Amino acid sequence: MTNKVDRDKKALEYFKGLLQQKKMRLTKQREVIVRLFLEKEGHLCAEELYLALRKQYPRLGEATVYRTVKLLKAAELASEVNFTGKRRRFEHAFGHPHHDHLICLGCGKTEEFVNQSIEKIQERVVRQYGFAPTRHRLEIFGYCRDCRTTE
Amino acid sequence: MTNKVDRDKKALEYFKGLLQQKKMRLTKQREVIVRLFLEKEGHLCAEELYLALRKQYPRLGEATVYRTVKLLKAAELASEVNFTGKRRRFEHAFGHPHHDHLICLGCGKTEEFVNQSIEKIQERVVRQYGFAPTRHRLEIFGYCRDCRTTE
DNA sequence: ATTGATAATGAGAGTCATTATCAATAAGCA
DNA sequence: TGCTTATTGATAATGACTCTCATTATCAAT
Repeated sequence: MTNKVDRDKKALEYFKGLLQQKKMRLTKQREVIVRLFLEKEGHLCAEELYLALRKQYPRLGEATVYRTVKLLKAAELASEVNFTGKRRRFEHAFGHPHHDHLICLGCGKTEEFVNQSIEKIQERVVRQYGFAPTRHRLEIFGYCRDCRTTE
Repeated sequence: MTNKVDRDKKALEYFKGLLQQKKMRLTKQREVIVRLFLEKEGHLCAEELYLALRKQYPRLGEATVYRTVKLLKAAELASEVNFTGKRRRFEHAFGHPHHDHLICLGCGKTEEFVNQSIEKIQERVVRQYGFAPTRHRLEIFGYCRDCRTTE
């Protein structure tokens, strides 16, 4: 929270750098999409970004938003989460270390957590199987404190 | 392996019972779909079942297969796995206790594992958050023994 | 500033997996 | 056997992207 602004600025700079390496450009469209994505902390999908930006930038195309979130993922500024099997959602990954999720089936709210013991044990498991891991996801579905009582 | 035939038979009986409760029928189509699904042990999608059955039952409709796998999931004979974000795949769940997955990004092979410590720690985590869990999934992506060396 | 080469955009068409619709058919049972 | 209800198969429709392509924007070198 204290240095969110800084982190977001760095993230944008980093993105710009990656684009330049590939002779790609940080266009106005890309910039506003990325800025909005970084600003919001939730799990956003391309459509939400599109709808939010359309007011101020009526000529922005939806395809551009899809293209840009794909770039963000490739640049590892965003990581994809897909709890529902419907829309692809993305969360801020730059300066946000790995974490797992608790997902409430009542209200849809998600909670992040990390548990070092689980991470450690996973390393043991993959070693047993001769497996070289690149990433993992642990998602626990259920009902949060509020929803378990009221529903 | 030893009692797979028995288990599959029980699964089918169980499914039949659930259908009857809801005044639904175990039609010929449903039966052959379910039998094939139970027989195969992998992660199958509706289309694969459809294509496999089409030879012997050319009049079978694809929609019926989609409808039936949905029923299987509702009956908890099948559990959905979706590693790729593309097709929905289903695995045999009747008499198959919970497990997690190692998924090879090279060859697509999956390995199942269970680790009681991880399960235990998860219980602690959800308790901390006042969360009532219904299910979870832990998926580790990476490269299997064969693929890590050859690719 | 102008040009030329290249990258990116927006609008709309296309794709893919799945779901809905609906007339025809099949089952259960009175 | 007739009547009611469930199910089916064929096909249209949907949702969530993804591609295409003519147009526009950007950069680098005149």
